[in-house]
Amino acid sequence: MTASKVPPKGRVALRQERNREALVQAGYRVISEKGIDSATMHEIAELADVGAGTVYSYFKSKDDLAISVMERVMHNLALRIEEVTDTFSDPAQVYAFGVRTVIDHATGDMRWKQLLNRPEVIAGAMFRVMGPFAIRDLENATRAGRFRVADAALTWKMATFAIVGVSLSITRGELAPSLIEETVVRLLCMTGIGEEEAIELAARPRPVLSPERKTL
Amino acid sequence: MTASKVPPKGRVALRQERNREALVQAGYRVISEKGIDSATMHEIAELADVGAGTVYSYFKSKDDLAISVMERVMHNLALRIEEVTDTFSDPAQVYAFGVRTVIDHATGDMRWKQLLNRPEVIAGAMFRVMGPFAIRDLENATRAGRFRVADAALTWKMATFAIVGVSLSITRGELAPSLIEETVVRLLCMTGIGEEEAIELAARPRPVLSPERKTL
DNA sequence: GATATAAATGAACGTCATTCAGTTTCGATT
DNA sequence: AATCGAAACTGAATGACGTTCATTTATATC
Repeated sequence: MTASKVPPKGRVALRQERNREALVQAGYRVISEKGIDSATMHEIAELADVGAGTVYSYFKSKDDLAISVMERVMHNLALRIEEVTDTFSDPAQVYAFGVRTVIDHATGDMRWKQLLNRPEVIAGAMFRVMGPFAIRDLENATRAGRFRVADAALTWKMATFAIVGVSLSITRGELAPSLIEETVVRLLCMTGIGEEEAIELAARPRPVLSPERKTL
Repeated sequence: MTASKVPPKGRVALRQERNREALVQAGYRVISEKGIDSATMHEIAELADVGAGTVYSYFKSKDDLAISVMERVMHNLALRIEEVTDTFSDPAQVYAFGVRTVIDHATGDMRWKQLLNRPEVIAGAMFRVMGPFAIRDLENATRAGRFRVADAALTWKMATFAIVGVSLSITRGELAPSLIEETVVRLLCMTGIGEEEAIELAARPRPVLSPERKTL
């Protein structure tokens, strides 16, 4: 009886899912605590409870693991943003809110501080994972006559690096956190919306995000 | 007669100048050829003709040396740009020309390709070394009513990372080199100048730079 | 159960960045 | 000139890590 002893997937597939997931989680914990350079593959493997060599059957290299970690972080934040913005009517506001929220997280959450130390990795993850949303918003807002963006992918590429650069400077204390507002204004100016409208758009009240999921 | 046999500086000081200079030159040659990660301190020391340990009496670490190398690259390019732009009458055009020239070099000179792999290092060097010029231009153009920049340092910080990000993507083949023009337009939009004027400004004919100095 | 295949293991390897004990060079002083 | 203390230089040694690979273990199949 209770004829549910047959796993739908074999044990191997299940364990591989668990292992990969455990490695991403462990990678996130260790990297966000000590930074990529100080994080060792041995510590990550141990926290994930796998052998040191096993990591390399899931990820080509340390950097490859770091990329997966950062993509996960971006994915979760993108989902939380999407959840709130799909009630917005102005597509320009969707973009503005997304950009603002990412900077707020990057500068406000201590765990991001270490991730920012590899700008091209985190900017790359941001470009790839949030790109589909951001580029869609840029194009929607352009069609609606709000923005004037000739190449949405290029604009988003520039935005990701600018966001990471400013966030890095703020977490290092080189720029005042109060400049976040002006940063958003400049990113909006980049879309060709004009300065006045950019200022108004950046100053609009923002809804709060749903709480963070516990499991990254 | 010819009473100039007394060295104004002692031998030690002279040798130190030579050593530091030789190390920066060697660092540039090795790093731009193989990239920071593949460049070894031993190879750089050997090319500079000093012992491996000597490097550390001039630079705190490998990264510290790389920073000096990149600052030198930026300094030389800044001088060549300054040479040409101080005849411009429109301060907005000075900024536009500078930005355009940096991107052209970053994407056109194979030696930059390896330097771009450390975005925060090269963006940092660009910010510090070219900042005095760029920020001056942004403020001049704002005073002249051409730009509308609230915080020139912030705008330049965003620009440096965006420039590095786009250049990196172009050298990696992820973006078409033909997008350089549009990149300049977006950077100009960021200054609040408005899209039409940005397009006009980016399209103006540009003078040629003086030839590169041989010694970096 | 027996067997073949795939995955996991962790000790060992090789590659550097960095250090430091010993050596050389310099220049102030006699 | 000769001497001597200090400062700079040297390069072999060190230690830390990412990555590899010969073995061991687990799983699926017959």
